[in-house]
Amino acid sequence: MSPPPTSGRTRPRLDAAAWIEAALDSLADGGLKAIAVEPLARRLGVTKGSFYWHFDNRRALLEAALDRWEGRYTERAVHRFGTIADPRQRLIFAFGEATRLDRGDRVHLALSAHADDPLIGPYIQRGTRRRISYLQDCYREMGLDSEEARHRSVLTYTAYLGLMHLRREGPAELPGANQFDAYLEHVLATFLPPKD
Amino acid sequence: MSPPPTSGRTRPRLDAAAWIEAALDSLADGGLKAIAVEPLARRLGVTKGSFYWHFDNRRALLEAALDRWEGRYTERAVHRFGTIADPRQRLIFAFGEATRLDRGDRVHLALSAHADDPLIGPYIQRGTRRRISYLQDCYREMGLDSEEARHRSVLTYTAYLGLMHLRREGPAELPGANQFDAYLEHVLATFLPPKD
DNA sequence: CGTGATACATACGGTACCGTATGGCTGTCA
DNA sequence: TGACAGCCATACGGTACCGTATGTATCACG
Repeated sequence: MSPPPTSGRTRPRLDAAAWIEAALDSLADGGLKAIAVEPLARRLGVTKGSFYWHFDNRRALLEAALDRWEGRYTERAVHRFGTIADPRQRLIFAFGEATRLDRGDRVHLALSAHADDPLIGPYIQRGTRRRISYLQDCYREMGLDSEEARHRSVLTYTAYLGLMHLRREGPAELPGANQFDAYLEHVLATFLPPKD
Repeated sequence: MSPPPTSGRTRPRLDAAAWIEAALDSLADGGLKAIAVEPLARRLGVTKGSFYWHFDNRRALLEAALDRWEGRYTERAVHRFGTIADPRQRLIFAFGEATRLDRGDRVHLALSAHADDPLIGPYIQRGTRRRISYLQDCYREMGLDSEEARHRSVLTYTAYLGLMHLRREGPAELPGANQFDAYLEHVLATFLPPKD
C-alpha cells in the first residue's frame, strides 16, 4: 500500500496510483466535483505542485480514474459471477449483491449523474450494456426466446438500477434488514421463470 | 405570462416567479449547479442586481424552486391518476407515463443526484414515499395481502425508477419505439397479478 | 411636478478552483 | 562528492461564482 520504504520519511512521496485511488475515494463520497486538484492535494497532505508533476491536468486524472474503475468493476463482476454455472443461481446471487454498495457501486452512482458528459457517458454506457447482456444470456440459457429474454433482461436491470438509486433517494422505503430476505424471494419469484 | 403591460417596455421587468421558472428550466437541463445567480441573470437578460432584489440569496431561490416543483409534480400526478377507477388500469397508465420525461421528470432526475443534500433530500424522499404508497394501495385493492403489496410496490417502483435512470445512462439499451409496446406488455404481465 | 417605491445596473471585495513558472529538497549513481 | 533526476513547495495570474453597497431609471400617485 505504501511505496517501498526508501528510508525514514515523514511525507508520503506519492505516485500517480495514489492520486487515482484518492480520486476514486472522493468520487464515491462527494461526486464528480470532489475530484478537484487542490482539495485532493490537501487530503493527501501535499500541494498541487505534486499533482501537476504526475498529471497534465484534472481531466487526465479523471480519465485515469475512470479507466481504473472500469477495469476493476468489470473484473470484479467476472470474478464473482463467472464461476456460477447455473444461470438461475447466477441471477439469485446477482440480486443479492446488488443490495450492498461498495466503493465501485458508489462510484457508479456518482457517475450516473453525469451520463450526459461526453467523457463519462461511454463508461456508463459500456457498463450498462455489459450487465444487460449478461442478464440476457442468463435468461436465454434458461430457455426464454430471444425477444422475451431481451425484455426480461431490461426489466430486471431497471429493477437492479432502481434499487441502487433507491438506496440513496429513499432508503427508508426499503425493506428492513429482517424483511430483506423475504423481499429478495419476492423479486426472484417475480423475475425467474417457474422451474418445472 | 408577461406582466400586465404597464407601458411599452423593451426589457422584461421580472418578478420572482420568472426567476423560479428559469431556475427550474436550468435545473432540468444542467443540474443543480446550473442554478447559479449570474448565469441565470444572463439567461434572463438582466444582471444579478435584479436577482438580489427578489431573493435573499441563491438558497432562497433553490427552496422556492423546489417548493414549486413539488407542488406541481404531485398535483400533476393526482390529476392524472386520480380519475382512473380500476387499479389495474392505473398501473398500466402509470408505467406508460413513466416513459415520457417532461420537465418535472428531468428535474426529478437532476435532484436525485443530490439526494444526500440536506435541503434536497426531503423533497426526494417525500416523492418517493408518495409513489410507493400509491402503488401499494393499487396492489392492495387488487387483493394482495399487506406484505406482498408492500414488496411488489417497492419492486415496481424500482423498475419505474430504473427505467427513468436508464433513459439517461443507456438509452441505446431501451427497446426501440416499435418494440416499446411489446416491452410494456411484458412489464405488465410480470408485475400484475393474473386477472382471473 | 416632485416624491417615494420599485426594479434594476454598476462596481467592488471575497472565495474556490485551475494551470504555469520557478525554485528547493532528497536520494541516487558515477 | 558532486551532479542530476525525481518529487514537491511557493508564488502567481486567471476564471467563475457569491454577496454587498450604492447609484439610477421608471412608474404610481398626490
